Amino acid sequence: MNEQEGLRERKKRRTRETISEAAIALFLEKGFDQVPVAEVADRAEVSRRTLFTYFPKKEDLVVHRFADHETEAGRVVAARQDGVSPLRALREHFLDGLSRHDPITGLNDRPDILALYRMVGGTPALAARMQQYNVNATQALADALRDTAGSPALTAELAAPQIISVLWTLQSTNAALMRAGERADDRYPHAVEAAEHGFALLAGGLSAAGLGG
Amino acid sequence: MNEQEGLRERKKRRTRETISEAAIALFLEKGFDQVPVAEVADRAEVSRRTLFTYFPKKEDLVVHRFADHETEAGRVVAARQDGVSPLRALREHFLDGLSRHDPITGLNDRPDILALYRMVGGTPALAARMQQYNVNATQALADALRDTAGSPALTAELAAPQIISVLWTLQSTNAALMRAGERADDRYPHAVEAAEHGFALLAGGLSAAGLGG
DNA sequence: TGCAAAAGTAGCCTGAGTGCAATATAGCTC
DNA sequence: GAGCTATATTGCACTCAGGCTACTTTTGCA
Repeated sequence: MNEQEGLRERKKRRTRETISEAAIALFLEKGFDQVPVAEVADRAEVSRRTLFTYFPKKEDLVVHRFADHETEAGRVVAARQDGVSPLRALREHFLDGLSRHDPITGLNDRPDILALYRMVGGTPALAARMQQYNVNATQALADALRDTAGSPALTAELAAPQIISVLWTLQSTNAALMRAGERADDRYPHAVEAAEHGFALLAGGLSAAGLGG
Repeated sequence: MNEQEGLRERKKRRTRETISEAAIALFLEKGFDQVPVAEVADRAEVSRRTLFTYFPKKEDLVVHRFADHETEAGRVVAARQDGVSPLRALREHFLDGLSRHDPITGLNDRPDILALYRMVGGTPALAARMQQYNVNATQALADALRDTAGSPALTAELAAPQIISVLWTLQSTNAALMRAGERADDRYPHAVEAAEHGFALLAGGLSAAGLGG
């Protein structure tokens, strides 16, 4: 075996990339539902059968691009500095993402990113598939809260979905506004405000917002 | 038109019922993925095409049974007594459901309900489809919070997913334990404890649980 | 009884996804 | 460097979900 990665691995990675790029390009051009996987396979110069070994479902051709971010919240919590609370770490991470207009925050109006937002938001099958992303993100965060923040299991299981659902709401709201034609720079201050509000609700509870007791 | 509901309406409802019952029976018997819709249509004595006019997706044959509950949280908030906070209304409603072993709480071990839990939990397509349920439930609750509880729009949009995600966690945790063979009566006290904990986190915030600041 | 609208049917078609059996290639061994 | 093995890739045939269109039946109303 080579030092790091054999030819086999490299080739697989490259094939995967090729298929993915062909898919995204075609989907953006004609729309997800208008492009059969056979056409993607043709463009990528692989067989239909091979395409399915890399991406078991058609939706995966798109959503695998978000796969890296599935465990992001969990990693942020696990990697936080000593003395920094999970919520603070997540809040700072998200605000930092906003300031960088990181596409994952939904606050990005670059044409290619915008087109991706539109495609995902406008295709029920893709939007539905993105929900699965949340399930995995929740699991990863719950693990991190339990293992590295010392939360009791029950607390971790209950807190994680709350946090992920707020993050999701923030990012999907931002993305919806971008899709509607807002400029990221114009929206930035409101997005920050929304994020602060969301984290304040998480930290301080809904009673303080007049909803509970 | 008749006083309430014409023959046409009644017949449609009955047809819908017949199809649904045939579907559930067959799915429980052989498994969701092992039964083609054509077989369901045969059993229900309708054409395949008619089946699809009632249930546009195969998954709908199962999950439509939960459709009534999609807006339940929203309705509970909208219909609460004067002076009762949204969270209190939801908490009492859920605890009441637990005490009645309402299937929607996940705390029910009747064989037929259990089989349904197992089928949904064990079939990826159905589990994924149930996530959509959460999206709709969140929307309904956000509307209720905004319109009947006077929450600012942003607060409602952020609070609703938090609440729904906790309810979902509670119910799916209960259902998972039932699937694993626990008895509903034995689990009841723990389920109540988990629910109280979940609502306490919602009301008091995650800071109080040592996660934030 | 007759008619318009709605419900159901029949059959055809596209496309996702699977199973299998055959072929090709990377990387190891002697 | 020839051969072996495990893994990648392929082609083909098949099942099934779901949609389209044109045709028939039934209902509600006149």
